[in-house]
Amino acid sequence: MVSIKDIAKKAGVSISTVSYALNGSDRIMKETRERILAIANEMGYVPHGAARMLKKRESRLVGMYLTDYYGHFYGDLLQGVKEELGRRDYDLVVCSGARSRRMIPERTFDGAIILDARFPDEELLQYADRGHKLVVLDRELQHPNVNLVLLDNKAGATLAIEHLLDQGLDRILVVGGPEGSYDARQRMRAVHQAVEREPGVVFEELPGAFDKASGYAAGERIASAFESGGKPVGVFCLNDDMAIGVIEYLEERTSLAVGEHVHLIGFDNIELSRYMRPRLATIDYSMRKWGALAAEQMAKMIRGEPVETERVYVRLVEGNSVKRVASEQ
Amino acid sequence: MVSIKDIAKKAGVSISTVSYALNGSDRIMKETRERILAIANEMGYVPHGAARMLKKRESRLVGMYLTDYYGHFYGDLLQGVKEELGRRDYDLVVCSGARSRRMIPERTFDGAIILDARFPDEELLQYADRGHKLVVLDRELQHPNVNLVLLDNKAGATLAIEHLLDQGLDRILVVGGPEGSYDARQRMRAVHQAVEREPGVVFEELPGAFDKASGYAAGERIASAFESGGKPVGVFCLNDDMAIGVIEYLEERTSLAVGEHVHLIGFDNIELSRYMRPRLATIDYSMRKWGALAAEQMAKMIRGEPVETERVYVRLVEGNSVKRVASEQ
DNA sequence: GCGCGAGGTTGAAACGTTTCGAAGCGATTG
DNA sequence: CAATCGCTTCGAAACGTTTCAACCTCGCGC
Repeated sequence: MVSIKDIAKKAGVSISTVSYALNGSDRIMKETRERILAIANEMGYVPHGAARMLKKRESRLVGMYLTDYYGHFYGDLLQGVKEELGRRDYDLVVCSGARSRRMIPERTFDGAIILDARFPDEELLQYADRGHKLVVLDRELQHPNVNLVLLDNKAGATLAIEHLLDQGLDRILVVGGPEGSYDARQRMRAVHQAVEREPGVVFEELPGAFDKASGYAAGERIASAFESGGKPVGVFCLNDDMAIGVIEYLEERTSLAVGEHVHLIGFDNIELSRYMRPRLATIDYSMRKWGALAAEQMAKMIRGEPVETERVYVRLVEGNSVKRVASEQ
Repeated sequence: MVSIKDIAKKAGVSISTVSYALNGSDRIMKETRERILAIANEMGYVPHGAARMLKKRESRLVGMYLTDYYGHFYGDLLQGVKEELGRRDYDLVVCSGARSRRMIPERTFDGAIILDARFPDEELLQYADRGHKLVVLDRELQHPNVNLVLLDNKAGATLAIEHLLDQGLDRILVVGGPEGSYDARQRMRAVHQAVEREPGVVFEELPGAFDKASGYAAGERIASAFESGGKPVGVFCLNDDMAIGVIEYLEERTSLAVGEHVHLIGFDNIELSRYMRPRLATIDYSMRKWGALAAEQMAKMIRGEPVETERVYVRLVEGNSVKRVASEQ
């Protein structure tokens, strides 16, 4: 591999001259610089990332930590992060899983963005304590080296429940999220608040884990809730994946119709929701914006500028999985 | 940031002793080693990735280059790569876009896996020439530093066409892929071969770009093909995304029924296909396996072992977007 | 003719590791 | 008792950059 030293030798100048030339310093005479650049080019020189990193103490890389590579929404999110970082001459590197967390303390990145409930708080705080810059998307953490971009879960969950209530439903089942999830906790809390405001409503909470399987599993209880009451029930799944699981259960195992016997709304507006028949009602927000905000925060933190927690707003998407319930009289 | 030097000072030993101790060398007396380890731990020492990389000339990182972060199938693919790499103590880093390609010549990775038709051949060959290890998933490239894991596109496309012919269809439209795509080229070639074996079949090729929009656009021509012939037509979309676009067009803009007037088959078996109504017929293969094979090859290349091109096999998934056509007599 | 400043170039240290060769030292051997 | 050995430790070089401080060589003004 050709190094700066080889170029220096070939050009008959010192190593430092080459370095200055390559970095476009104006200390170097124009002709010399151009001669060096030409030689470097001809020899196919590329600076050694690690060496530069070691000396400059920056990598111009930002790591993004996800729970897995499956999420239906990572596409837009990552695109948002990438574009915004690119604008500032940073590159995005996507990681997943506990093993690759080592890259944070090893200073592979100038900062990391976290969207992974499995990443323990204490570990994050430890990194922050050691001076690593973090932007966190899935929890609230107070630390000078941590900044937050959070979803407006409360508004979303409230919208969802109120949408069901508005249709005249008075029996509501909510399928929850996995243990450690901040978003699930927030949404569930808002659900409770919304429901408690309506005294006549019968409310029930079902366990869930943000995946299709747990929606499918909840389907049974939902079906029996309809059977026992004999009138339409409203179901809010804390994310779309579970709502799709519910639909699958009802289609495969019962003769209940979504949008008639069971009124169903999800959260996230993943691509699949648009293709469900009936189209799934859900809570939408801009993944791209979420990502872009995170990237912007990261860039600011690295530059040492002050940053404030940002919020991503949500809106209701109607779908015919939820319809007006005929009045009983 | 605490370095090996700080530990040495605190432990009252030399830098090299600390290094040996940390790396578990048996040159160091057990007690000393444990004392040093304890101190390192207490001080929260983590080796500096770049420094180690500079000296050891390896990063234990493998980069994976994708066209974008959207692909519906990256999930399983990346999971496959990650697991297989993890087993060998490598970490996966996912990149996308031209900017981040710089990391290859900068030696950020011990090797890179490519699935991005936008990555030019010449650039890949240049890197290979400079000694970088590459595993390529989306083209055939001959170079000692490049190895291949390829999809059996030919078998897949042949299966798809024959499935349509088997149903008694004699008018076939094929929606193609984007310009530079190796997979699209291969599939289309196999289509031609399969169709030419059947003299009575009317065949037509439509432009496509592997996205929903181009499927939607092809819908118009497909509808008019049915209108003009008055009998069922078979359509093979070179990937599922486009097939879904076709379904959308037919549903929104015509009264033609998929599986009746238009018989439709895709390629890739993405998750969405399973949820389409009617269920989309398609060509399936194991993404996870594809990824795992790529990772395995990469590991072998890095170890300097000989590697051979691998193939990923495919199978037909029936769906009711394709049905038997009633005989005319 | 001397000092001075500017412009261009260089040497050397530093970043944080790894690792080779050697040194110190007590025990063993001939 | 000297040579040798094995075990543990150490010093120093090396990896490829960046960058500070110093240096040289002009031409200029006095």
